[in-house]
Amino acid sequence: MTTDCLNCPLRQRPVFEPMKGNELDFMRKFKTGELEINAGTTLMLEGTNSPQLYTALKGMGLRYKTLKSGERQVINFVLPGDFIGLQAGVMQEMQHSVEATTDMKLCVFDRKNLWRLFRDCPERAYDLTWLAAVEEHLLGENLAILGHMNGLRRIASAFVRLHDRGAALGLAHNGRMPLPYKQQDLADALGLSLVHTNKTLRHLRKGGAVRWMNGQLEVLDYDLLCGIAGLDPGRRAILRPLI
Amino acid sequence: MTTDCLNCPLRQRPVFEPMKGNELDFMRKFKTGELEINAGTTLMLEGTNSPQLYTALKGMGLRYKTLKSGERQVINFVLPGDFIGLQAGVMQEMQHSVEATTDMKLCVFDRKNLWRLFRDCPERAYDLTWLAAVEEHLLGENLAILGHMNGLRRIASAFVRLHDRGAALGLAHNGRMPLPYKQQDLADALGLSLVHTNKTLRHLRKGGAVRWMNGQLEVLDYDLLCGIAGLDPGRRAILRPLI
DNA sequence: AACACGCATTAAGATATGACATAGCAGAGG
DNA sequence: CCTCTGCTATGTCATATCTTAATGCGTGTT
Repeated sequence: MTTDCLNCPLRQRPVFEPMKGNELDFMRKFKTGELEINAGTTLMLEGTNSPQLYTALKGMGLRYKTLKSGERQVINFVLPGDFIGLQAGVMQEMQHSVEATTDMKLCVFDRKNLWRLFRDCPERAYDLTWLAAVEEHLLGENLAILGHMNGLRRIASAFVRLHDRGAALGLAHNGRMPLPYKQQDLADALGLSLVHTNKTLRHLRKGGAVRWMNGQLEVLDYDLLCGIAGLDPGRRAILRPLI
Repeated sequence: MTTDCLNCPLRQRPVFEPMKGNELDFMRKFKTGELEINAGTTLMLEGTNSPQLYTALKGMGLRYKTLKSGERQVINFVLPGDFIGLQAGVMQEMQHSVEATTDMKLCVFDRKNLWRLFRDCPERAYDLTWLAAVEEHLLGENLAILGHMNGLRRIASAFVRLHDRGAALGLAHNGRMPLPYKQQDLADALGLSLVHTNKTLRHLRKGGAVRWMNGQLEVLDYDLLCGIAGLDPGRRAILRPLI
């Protein structure tokens, strides 16, 4: 049986804004089911228009663009709570692909009903826009990272930010969290070559800041890592809506 | 006197979606005035929360983030038709600053009324989300450019995309359009040093692809430029909403 | 066992880019 | 006319990063 939004375990997390009664009612109708997919499945394909929209409940994935040269730019990492398919919903088609890197469980919505969301539940429409604005913010940060940081700092900040996201979701304990990606994924996200990524990872490991092996991230020295990344260790996760 | 939305000269442009009667009525109430600012004015400041939202009508500007190191990442170039302040509207505060590089004229909206837009005019709310999704798409493209292209290709693609935007707005004639930015602005947008940008511009000029001097962009050989940028010359501007 | 395969790792040479130094050039202002 | 300032232009040199290639190490398959 699928989970009732009422008891959604994800929504209990303090990072997510509480939902008002009418919003909850709407979501229970809006949600059409759940989807479980295997690691490696392509959930959305760049240039196509999915009839479904999703919210990730469990597992992790990747958003990426494939360039003409065949190279890949990873746009972002998909963690539980992320909404998938906004572009397919409002624009004609997805501008990037989404792929599961672990088995995933997703909440399924029907694209056809998206307009109903705007018409009947402006609170949820507002939240959707909110999510889009946050995504824009995150991409802006990524841009600044690619534009101005060297490999070491890029990787350090990626780890800090992933760790913070994981911690907010309750995935991290004592600086350890699952991070089921390949070095190539990280390289493609940060615009580095695989080789250079590998060397820099070793450097960080030797320096005692962070270790990432077998899909496990271990932040050994958070402050040191933030120092390398040039980030303020005191940042706090923003309260955000869950759709 | 301020322009009535009814006669908005910008909206006549074929890039912008036509507006339904009720939307137009709403916009006429939503618009609270017009603002004229001088070149160099900072319209929005990162970390603050503007009580106003804007749509650029005339002139050009820049969105940028200032990094802790004092460096600057230009997120995007602001052209007429761009909506400014979505983050201030839905999130607590702006995540980037916006500055005018020429004198600008802007349509002014009141942030307080944004919720009314969602409640009373779902069509407009939908369009707002649409804009956010497009912005996300553009940033994704920028990310791919920074991540995978060398200086030459970065600059070439920036010019192609700016030219296309300008052409859609009727700013470009025979490959010429005003582009009132400094080399430093372009460098900060593309994550290149000023010097390298300068050298690469010369290279492009010598190669006969494009010339950019005195705030004027001249695309001499569009196909060549697209070739360098690795872009398909046949791309078409997407029809988009104007807010 | 033997092998192929995906992934992490390491090495060595090539190159794109940044840092620094310096000069020219135009406009603003006295 | 001179000076100051901001922008553009150019050369040299150092280095971060890429490319290519080769190796090892587990896992699953035949």
